Amino acid sequence: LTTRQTPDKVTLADVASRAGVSTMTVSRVVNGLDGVGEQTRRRVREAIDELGYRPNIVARGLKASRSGTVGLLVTDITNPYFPEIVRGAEDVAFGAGYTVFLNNVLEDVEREAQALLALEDRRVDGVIACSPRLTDERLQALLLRHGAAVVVNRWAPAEVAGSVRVEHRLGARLAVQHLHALGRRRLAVLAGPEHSHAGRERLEGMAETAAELGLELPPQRLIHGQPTVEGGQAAAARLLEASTSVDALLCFNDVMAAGALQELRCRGVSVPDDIAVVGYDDIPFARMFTPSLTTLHVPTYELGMHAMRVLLDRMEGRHQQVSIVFQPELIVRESTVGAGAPGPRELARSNRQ
Amino acid sequence: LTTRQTPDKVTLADVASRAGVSTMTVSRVVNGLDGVGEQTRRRVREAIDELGYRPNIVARGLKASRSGTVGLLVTDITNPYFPEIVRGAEDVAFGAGYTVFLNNVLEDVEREAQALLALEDRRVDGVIACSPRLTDERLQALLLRHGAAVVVNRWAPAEVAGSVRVEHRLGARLAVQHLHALGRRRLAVLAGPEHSHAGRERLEGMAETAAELGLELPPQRLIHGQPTVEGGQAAAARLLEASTSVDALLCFNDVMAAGALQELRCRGVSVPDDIAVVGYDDIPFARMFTPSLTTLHVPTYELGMHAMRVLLDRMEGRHQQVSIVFQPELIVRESTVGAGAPGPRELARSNRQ
DNA sequence: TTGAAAGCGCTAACAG
DNA sequence: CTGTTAGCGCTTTCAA
Repeated sequence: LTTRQTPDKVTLADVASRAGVSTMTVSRVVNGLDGVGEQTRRRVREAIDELGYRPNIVARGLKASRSGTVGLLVTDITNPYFPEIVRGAEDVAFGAGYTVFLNNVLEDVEREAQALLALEDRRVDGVIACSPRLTDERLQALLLRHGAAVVVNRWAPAEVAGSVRVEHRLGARLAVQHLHALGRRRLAVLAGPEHSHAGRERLEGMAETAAELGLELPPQRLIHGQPTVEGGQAAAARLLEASTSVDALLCFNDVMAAGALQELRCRGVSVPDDIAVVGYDDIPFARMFTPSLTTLHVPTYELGMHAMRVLLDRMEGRHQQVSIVFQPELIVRESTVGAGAPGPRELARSNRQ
Repeated sequence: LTTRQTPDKVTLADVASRAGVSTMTVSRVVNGLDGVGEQTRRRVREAIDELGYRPNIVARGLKASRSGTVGLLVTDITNPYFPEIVRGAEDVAFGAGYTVFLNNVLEDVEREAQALLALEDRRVDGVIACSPRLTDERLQALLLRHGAAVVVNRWAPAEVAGSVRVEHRLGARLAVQHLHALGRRRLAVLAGPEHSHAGRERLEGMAETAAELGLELPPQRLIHGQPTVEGGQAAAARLLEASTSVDALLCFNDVMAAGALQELRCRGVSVPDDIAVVGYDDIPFARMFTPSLTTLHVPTYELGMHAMRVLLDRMEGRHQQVSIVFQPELIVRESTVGAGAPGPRELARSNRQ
């Protein structure tokens, strides 16, 4: 451990001269190709070990015009919804020998666009965009510039990108039906960012179902906010100042629901007695909230895993499997039914990973 | 939006021939260097736009032997402790024009080693390893192969890597002192992975302080487990089967504490009346638990931000600032003091982002 | 079985 | 102001 001399990287040529062969021979050994004598192969192996040679994948990629990398764009890595997607995607990528560039774009469309361009400049072999906020037009133009692309939580034409989605409209429907069955009649919604497509789908599902069941959901009880705890808290505060007669609150996601629960507690509003609260996503901590949160389970790890699989398929020109759709599942907890014994559904669920 | 013809990338040469100049001239325009006439510059600009040219950073890096990328290794991205570090690191990297390779190594030392090698093969300009589990010897050998390195939650010789840490020994001390002040005398510990250095520091701090204050902390009440909700739940179960007289439980991190809280609730043990529970990290959801969790606040965003700053410094050969140390801060919540009105500390804290 | 030459896309260092 | 040459580290192609 002497003072650090920035380790000048050993090259193929270094190994070659050390072993007294040509670079091609070393290349063949490194890549496990045959056409190299046992003698030579051994000598080269020794030289590689002695010098600590590691192939420069960047240079290799320049020649092959593929980089062995993929880009993964998420809107907010601190929202517990995303790390699971990232893990799923990364597991598959790592297993296939790819390395993942992560871009956390902070709900900012400009940064999203910049990130997509930066990834292009890095010549990633493909990109996955999770919950992108760009308009269809801009997004698709940017994705088309990439060799392969997949969008998560959004749809795109098959020529532009694969799509791995959740039927959010159904999720919203399940939530509203549940509230209706519990006798709730006066709904309010903490909606997420205006540019969220998933959010829009959910709103549509809620509105449809509310109309069918004859539930109140007037526009002034629909508040947009940032999809964070603080955003949820602020949105809940605004809502409660405007309307007093709400008996059920649908939230864009669990993180906003967390903020809402806090705000309700601060104001002495009882959940679920006064207001029932439903989240969305089923983040791992949703069942630890006070009260535990009724929500829609989304298979996030699978979302990431399949997104990466579809991407790898598309990178290799296999475009068959173009769109994967998951169904969300209603998880009933205390925030809608109170602190009775948990039902069988919740017990089953609580044993999952 | 016709059928996708994998977009053959436009090169400098393409632009050059289009504009009727040499590649050098285009290169100069692209890089904003002067020595190009206004006329020419304009023609080149037009060609660039018409062709949608974007420079190939990989090729540029091959020449310059720097890639404009850094590697970021985390043990488990689904632990809410890490996304905040990632966000801090990514913000700084993005601002400096670097792109981040994320490697999620799943608490697996072999995968950790593989990832470090894979990053080397990709010729990253530097690496940050968060809470690495490798032995000092292996870790340092691998880090030394990189041009620059930083470790988070761990120490390394200045020649090998910069270090951004938290005084975990102090955190452990604060926790034990707090429990002592509350009259707790019979401690137990849910320790994390055996290979966690942070974990070892915390254990030492607990043991020291417990001894000084005359508190019980016998070895059979120290249970190692995976640093996950499930790990915490399992470890708590094992503990409670063995010992019945515990009145305070110190957990490796908040995620394990979450599992412990669940297990205690299942068994009808009251927190904090029967057993007081303390976590570690202050993940964003710790205050949403039932009961809300007393824990040690660690400035995770800052950890990531400074880690990346130190890394960039080292990449540019500025080695001055070698070690940054943060102090954890005790956050008292219901899991140790019950559901009384929150103290001023907690109120202040609850306003932070 | 082995090697020489050429080139992936870009830029530093020189010409002109 | 603009262009030519050479080469980053590797691999494909062809020759020996």
